[in-house]
Amino acid sequence: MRRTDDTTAKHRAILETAARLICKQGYEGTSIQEIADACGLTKAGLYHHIESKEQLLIEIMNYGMDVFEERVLSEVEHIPDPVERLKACMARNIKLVTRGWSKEVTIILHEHDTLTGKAQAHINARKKRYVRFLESSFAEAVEKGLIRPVDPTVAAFSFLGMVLWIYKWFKPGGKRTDDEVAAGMVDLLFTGLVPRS
Amino acid sequence: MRRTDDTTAKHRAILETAARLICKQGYEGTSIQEIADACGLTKAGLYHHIESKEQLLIEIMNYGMDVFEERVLSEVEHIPDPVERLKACMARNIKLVTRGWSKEVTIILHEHDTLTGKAQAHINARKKRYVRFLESSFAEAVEKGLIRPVDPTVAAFSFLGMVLWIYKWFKPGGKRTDDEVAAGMVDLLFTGLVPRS
Amino acid sequence: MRRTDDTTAKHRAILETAARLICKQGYEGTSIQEIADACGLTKAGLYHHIESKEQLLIEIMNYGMDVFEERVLSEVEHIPDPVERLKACMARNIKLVTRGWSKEVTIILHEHDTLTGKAQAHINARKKRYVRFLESSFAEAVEKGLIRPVDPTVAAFSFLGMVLWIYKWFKPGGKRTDDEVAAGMVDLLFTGLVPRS
Amino acid sequence: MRRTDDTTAKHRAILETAARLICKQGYEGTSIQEIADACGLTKAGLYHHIESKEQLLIEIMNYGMDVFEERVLSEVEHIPDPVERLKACMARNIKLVTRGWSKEVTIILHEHDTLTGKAQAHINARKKRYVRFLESSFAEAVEKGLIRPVDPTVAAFSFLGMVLWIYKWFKPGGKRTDDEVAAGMVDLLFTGLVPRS
DNA sequence: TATGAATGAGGGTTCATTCAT
DNA sequence: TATGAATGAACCCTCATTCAT
Repeated sequence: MRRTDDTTAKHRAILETAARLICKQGYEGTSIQEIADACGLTKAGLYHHIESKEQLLIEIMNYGMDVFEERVLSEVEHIPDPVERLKACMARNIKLVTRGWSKEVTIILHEHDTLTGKAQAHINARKKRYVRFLESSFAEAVEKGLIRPVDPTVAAFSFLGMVLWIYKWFKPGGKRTDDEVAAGMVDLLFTGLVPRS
Repeated sequence: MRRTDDTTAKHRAILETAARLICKQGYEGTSIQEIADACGLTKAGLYHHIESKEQLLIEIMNYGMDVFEERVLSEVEHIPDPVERLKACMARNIKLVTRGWSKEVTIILHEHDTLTGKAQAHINARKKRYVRFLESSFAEAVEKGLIRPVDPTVAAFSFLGMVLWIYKWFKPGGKRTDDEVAAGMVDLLFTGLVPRS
Repeated sequence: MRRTDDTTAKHRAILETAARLICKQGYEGTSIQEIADACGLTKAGLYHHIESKEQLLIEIMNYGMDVFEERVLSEVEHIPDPVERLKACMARNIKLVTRGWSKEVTIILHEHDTLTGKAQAHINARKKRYVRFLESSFAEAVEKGLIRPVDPTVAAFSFLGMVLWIYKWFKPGGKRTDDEVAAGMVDLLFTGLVPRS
Repeated sequence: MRRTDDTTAKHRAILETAARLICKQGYEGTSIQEIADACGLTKAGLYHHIESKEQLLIEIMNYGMDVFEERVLSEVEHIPDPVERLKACMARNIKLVTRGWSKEVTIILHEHDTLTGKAQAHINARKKRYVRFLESSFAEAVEKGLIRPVDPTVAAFSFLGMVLWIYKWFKPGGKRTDDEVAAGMVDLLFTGLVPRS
């Protein structure tokens, strides 16, 4: 399992193939055999690339968090205005979910309790960072008087619920584009928060 | 498996025990052995009361929908003012999630794709009824000029995401009571919807 | 399990119901549950009438032998002419098989090796009596010069094979009546045996 | 489960081991555990070589039909004289049964109703080919005036009953050789069929 | 007689994993 | 790297049987 450029490419291909299956069928509902088949390998062959099924899930989740942080968090966390920061964050996060860029993100959400011990703690810490970011952005917006005084925690989890639930109902190519959904949700949550004149 | 009053009691006890385990570990992650143990039965003894593992899940989900419809839907659907109706619905639904009254409701959400075929179609139809109820209530509120014009579908799924996501983060006995969460979310979503003077 | 007239009637009804199922599905392929259902009893209720599944099979087989001996053997064994005796025996035996009078006879043939130990020995002894009867009848016919000299054992088993195999292919109500089959087989076997003038 | 020369050898060994057990105990009476033990494998190891217990039976039966067609049918079907053809066929078929060359053939007979659906239909079609072959040979012999006029169907099934029943009573190494049995049966059936001068 | 409930043993099958080649 | 073969443990489920009521 040394990582040359070449093995890395193969490794990533395996992660993505596995992610696709686990996303569709769940972790417990997806067998190593199926993953191997989908990768065009034998079971034993697959084990040259992964350490164990659990480790595979860990890597998928970490990879999902990497993608999320790269495509969402790092793009918005330096926006000075906290309200603009949160709006941009919501729009970007919604697109991450809708565009299927990252089956991995869905897995992180759905297999929330599958991992245990240190691995779970590590993923949870990364998730918690996002929650803290949202909470502190809401708090900052309240402090600066940019939005009405609301409980930042309730606001953060409302934000997350709205955004993450999308994977359960949104079908690409349907009546609404994801841009419309994003605009609609931003409007729904933030218009109400702006203090009345 | 005829149902006398007595077997119904035992049957319901099994449903609830199984629901508790499946809620914690997932359907695929919970074995019949574990369920039997938790019921104080042997595997074979458990099979005296259930038809199959899949049928057990079906019954749990239907039971969960029964509870939901009894405790939430039927209590609010006759409120004439659509905004009051939606607010009451949100508050009641949040409490259903937070009070652990119904592990079954959580299972319905989490095991969304576990069932297949007719059983899945039946549960999905019951879930869809709720979505339609929310959508038409939002639409009615828009028509009557009680809220700003918003996409009823986006509003309905935002509502659902906020409410249902709670089971992932809310811990009873924490800093916030569920009443506070309910009030906070109602404020968050609906204050913003009321048209500005 | 005392036998009053009444229990005897019920007992026989159970034997026949069980025989029908075992005949169709085999002994190992028929569960006590199925037998109980077909009898309109619960499993536990059935056990008031039978001792065990194995004992049930023993009784079925013995009952089958009783019927066979009553309807075939005892009707022909006193015919003085050995050739007439064998011909009559063949015709009667064929009708026992074709008329479905006795699923039990079929079971005796098919479940030849299912029983073990003393029970098997007992049934085998009763079967052997029939073989001996056929062998000695053939031998007697040879001795008296009524048929060509043939090996009585080969003749007896040829007789049995022809007759018993019928249950695998004969369909009542088909092109041929069982009388025609009987006449045809008697002709086939015995015409050839009569010595040439 | 690709078949190299090597896996074929192992596969065939498994077929034969399984056939031996199923022949002795019946299909339902033989467990996968027993078969695995007899093969020197664990249950899971056995499943590396077979698809399912039912598929194993199907393969055994088809293998049995292959052997039968190779050793009996294909050797005699081109004999021009229909009587010689039938006599040769009987002798060869008897030896197939007596020499234990093929437990599989016995299984085909005994487990007549075990399979269902397409698999049963396929085996039955192969069996029916043999019956048709016998019937048409008898009919041809009648037409050519080589034997007395008899019902070809009754003759064919008499032939089969005599021959196939042998597996229930013949013990190799007993008083009679299988050659003697074969000669005796051919004489029994065909001498009588030759028309009297 | 009859029953609902229960059980230990075993059914066929799949699992993630290992290892000699 | 890759594979076929193998495994122990576990899977869901059914079996014949028993027993308090």
